[in-house]
Amino acid sequence: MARVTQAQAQQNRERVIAEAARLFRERGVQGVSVTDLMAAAGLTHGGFYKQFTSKEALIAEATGRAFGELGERLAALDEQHSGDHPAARRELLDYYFSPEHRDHAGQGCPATALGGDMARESPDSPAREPYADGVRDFARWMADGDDEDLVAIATMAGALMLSRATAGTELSDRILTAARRSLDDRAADRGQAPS
Amino acid sequence: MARVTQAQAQQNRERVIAEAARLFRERGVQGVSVTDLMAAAGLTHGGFYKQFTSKEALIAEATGRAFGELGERLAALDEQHSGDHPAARRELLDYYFSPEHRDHAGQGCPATALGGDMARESPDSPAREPYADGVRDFARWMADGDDEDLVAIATMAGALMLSRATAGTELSDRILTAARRSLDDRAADRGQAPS
DNA sequence: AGGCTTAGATGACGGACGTCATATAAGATG
DNA sequence: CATCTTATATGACGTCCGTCATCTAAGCCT
Repeated sequence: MARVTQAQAQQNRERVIAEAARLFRERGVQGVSVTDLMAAAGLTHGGFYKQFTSKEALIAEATGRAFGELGERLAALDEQHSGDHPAARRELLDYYFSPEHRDHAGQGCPATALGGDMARESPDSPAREPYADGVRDFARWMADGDDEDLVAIATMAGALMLSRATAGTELSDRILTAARRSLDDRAADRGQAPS
Repeated sequence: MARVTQAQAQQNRERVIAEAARLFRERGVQGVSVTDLMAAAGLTHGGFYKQFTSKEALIAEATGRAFGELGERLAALDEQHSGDHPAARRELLDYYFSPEHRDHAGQGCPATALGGDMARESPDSPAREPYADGVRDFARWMADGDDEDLVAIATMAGALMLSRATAGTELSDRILTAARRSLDDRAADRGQAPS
């Protein structure tokens, strides 16, 4: 009920951040209370402010964590395809526009799942920096030749958001397949007819 | 402090819906309380449930209202350009990717501003239907020849969301201009080289 | 071993939440 | 002008919110 090893405490802290990274994406920043977070980590709400200065500070850490997970996944894809980046990119798109991804926001793309919340954070919220950094890194990975493929990310995030918002209708699936085809076409255009 | 003309009451109801359509887009569904809504319409919170069965029901009405406003604006654009739809479309894009639109979500595109919230609404929330209908109508308007231009809407919504989430950084502006150029190019391709 | 430190638990705060029962007073009807 | 009706106001309910002061017990250090 009280003190715990430093290692254990550090581990608890990590678990809170990991749960936050998942739950914020799933239910939204406003849809998760400090009590929820601590309970998800097996603790009570009171200890929260021993580990974090505020909920806002945790949002920033959880955002960084979520984008960190994404970065690891992207690196793993590159490794899997041993340097064939276009192939890795295609596999990412397979996942990105899948019903699985649509239906499990908690494990999915943070740019999309946290975008709406981030847009409403105060202009100087500490969460905005890790978010923007994460988007930049993601855009850099998506680029096959450009510096950053911001439009690809926009199409991906928009299609995923709309698909989630219309889940349960035939529209939801059509959005995913239409976006997937469009990104394939654009990549092919660039590959076959580079200007 | 009490009774009011039927006309006046109807007007009050309209004002609540209009304020909801604005505030939900601006602060998010969870960021606006019933008390906020009624206060914005110059009333106190108690009368709310004489007009609406629940907050969820108001979300549905406000979503329909927001998309209705969008529809009127699109029709006005067509009229302004007297049937030259591609020109009307270009003018919409001018607005859509403008910093003004990014910085005033309350008056802006409901597909983007409400998308994140809608994705988290319960699967049978009454708000999902007007949202999906609104997206469908919007996609139909955007199409220059296809049945529906779902990919254009996805790129627009995604770019606007990311631009808002990264507002204050140079990235935010670059997302808007990159998306704008991409949509212009795609429209030009379709116009010059129809397959 | 004993004192210092601190992770976490407890419980409280002021306020806001969605909802509703009740009261009030003004429009509608006669 | 009296009565019926009803739109809005008042005020309360139980719950949850983010935050924090306080307590406690166990890890850490000498």
